[in-house]
Amino acid sequence: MSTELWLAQLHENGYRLTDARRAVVEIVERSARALTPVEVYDMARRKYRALGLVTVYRTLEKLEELHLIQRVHQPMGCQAFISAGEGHQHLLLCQNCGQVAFFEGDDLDVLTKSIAKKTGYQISEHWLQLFGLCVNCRTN
Amino acid sequence: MSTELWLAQLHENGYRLTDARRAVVEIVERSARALTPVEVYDMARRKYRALGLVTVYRTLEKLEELHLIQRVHQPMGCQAFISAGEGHQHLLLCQNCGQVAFFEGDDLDVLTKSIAKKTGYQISEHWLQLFGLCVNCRTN
DNA sequence: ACACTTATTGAAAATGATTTTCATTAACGA
DNA sequence: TCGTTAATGAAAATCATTTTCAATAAGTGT
Repeated sequence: MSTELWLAQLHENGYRLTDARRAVVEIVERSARALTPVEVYDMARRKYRALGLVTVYRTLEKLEELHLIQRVHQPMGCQAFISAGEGHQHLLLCQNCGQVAFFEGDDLDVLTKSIAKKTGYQISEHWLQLFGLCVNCRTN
Repeated sequence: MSTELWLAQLHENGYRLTDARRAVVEIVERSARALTPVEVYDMARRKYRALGLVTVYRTLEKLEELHLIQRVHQPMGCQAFISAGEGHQHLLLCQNCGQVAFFEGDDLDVLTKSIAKKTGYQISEHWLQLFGLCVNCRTN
């Protein structure tokens, strides 16, 4: 569904709509887990065989620029991307299947202010990420 | 000071003490900001010219294994390391000079439990990192 | 102090990820 | 339909990291 929205976003920002981009967008937008460029490449090539890995990199770059996707930092590596939530969201990752859930965590203001006072830093951003097991992986 | 402790830790764990390792440890242990392997290499080579970049990688690997250093994740890249704090600590990074401050943030239990309830996830770990300006950079 | 075992080293090569270059193709506004 | 120019994929270039390997030196036992 929202694949169309992403394509529209690209178009509105002066980018052309190509089969390569359609394939990449479709894969990334629908994925519940973070995907690396190569994973996107492998999956998207099932839709559009002529796709090149370079184009995957370039498309991900543009999607990130438009805040449609975001990079996911993990202990094993930081090259994976996931569809970005709306507004300021944090990630919760399943350590077993990679499934990503979003949550809002603006309760951090209190903590942030306390740290600012203690350290003298002027705090402007925060990163919060939780790890665990999703409902499925927890029961199996 | 604590450079000696790190070297002792290495020794206790069966690793030999070499000039290469001494140089790397000295640089990393004393740094207030996260350093990339190449930065460590450049700086440590002023102490020990024959040092090889490969040895830097290998030494960082061992220091991380002993939890003496930890990898720092940043928007620009995730290949830098900083001396690890004691116990469970979070990082606060100065976006201007890179200076790192540590803080404890175990006030997260409440948030964590609330998210666990909402999402059904069983949460086992969290990452929290703050960004801002340190006292120095704030005033200049 | 000496010799011996074996971890450690640096250089070079190999690998892996990402970016650049470039000639060809195709999107899309006129 | 045409023309401009962004987008493409292949290959080469770059950058970070790991592996291989022969030479060296740490540290244990003498």
